[in-house]
Amino acid sequence: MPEGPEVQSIVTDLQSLIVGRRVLDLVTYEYTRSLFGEVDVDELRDEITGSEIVSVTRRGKNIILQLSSDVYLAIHLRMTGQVFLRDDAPKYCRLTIKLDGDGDLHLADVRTFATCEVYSADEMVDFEMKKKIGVDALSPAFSLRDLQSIVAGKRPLHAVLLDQTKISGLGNIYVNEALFEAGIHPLRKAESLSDDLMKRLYKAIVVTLTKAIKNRGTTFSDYRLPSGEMGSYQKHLRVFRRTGEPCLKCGATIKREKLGGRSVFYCEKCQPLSEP
DNA sequence: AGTATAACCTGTCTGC
DNA sequence: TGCAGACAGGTTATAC
Repeated sequence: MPEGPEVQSIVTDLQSLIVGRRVLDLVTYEYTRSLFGEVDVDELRDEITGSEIVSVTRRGKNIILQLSSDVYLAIHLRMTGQVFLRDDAPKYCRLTIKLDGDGDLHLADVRTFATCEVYSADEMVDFEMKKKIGVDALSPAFSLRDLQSIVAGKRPLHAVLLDQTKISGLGNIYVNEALFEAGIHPLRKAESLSDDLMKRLYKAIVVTLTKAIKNRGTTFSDYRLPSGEMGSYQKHLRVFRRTGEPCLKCGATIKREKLGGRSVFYCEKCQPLSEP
């Protein structure tokens, strides 16, 4: 489900909703596979009960909860993970962190791919290195030079831009949208980009992600803000999941292809494979 | 190095 | 109504 803009929107809301609040308890639910992998949940409960939530941040597509007891929780929502702040446990609830004050923090996930890892401050120092998280496309510091350094090789741009070890924050929606915005074919080889197209791609990525964050993400089915509200960027999508519909720039028919198991969407008129 | 496929799971939608 | 198959916002392992 969530790409960078969705994770960022959740994090921004959590910052005002839960920072400074105290952990009263941690509740897990019966599932075949644990959200926590090898982590001893009882030990974790003992460690964090009574501690305070110090900060909520984003690293790549991970949500990082910093607790005053030298515990950091790194939550990755994968496809269908959801975070809610409310009184009652949502459907498919997998973890509840009970807090003082109004509403508890819940993590729900139909497909059970989401993960929650536990780190100490020392271990968090090289989190990006350990998880191989590439340059953050959502950061204000993300530059044209950053993009130039990662857009190389013979792979298609679609694959390179989705590769979180090179550039983090984009997912399938925003890769397709940014390439449409830039007028570049998703299957075009990364190394074939001219300086001019590189600049166009850079601007398209920044503009697309900025608008997506302003709209608080894209809700197709599962993605929700902690309040339960939906994002609104789905109203602004121009190619993603528009197969067979007319291109909003030229009227040609939007095509879909498969690349490495993922769908790519494009207009073959507006997004030529090579320069005219 | 690059590619493709399956795997992890459950739900929803489409077409016969 | 039923049932099979495709598809899903992510990531990882494995095999050509």
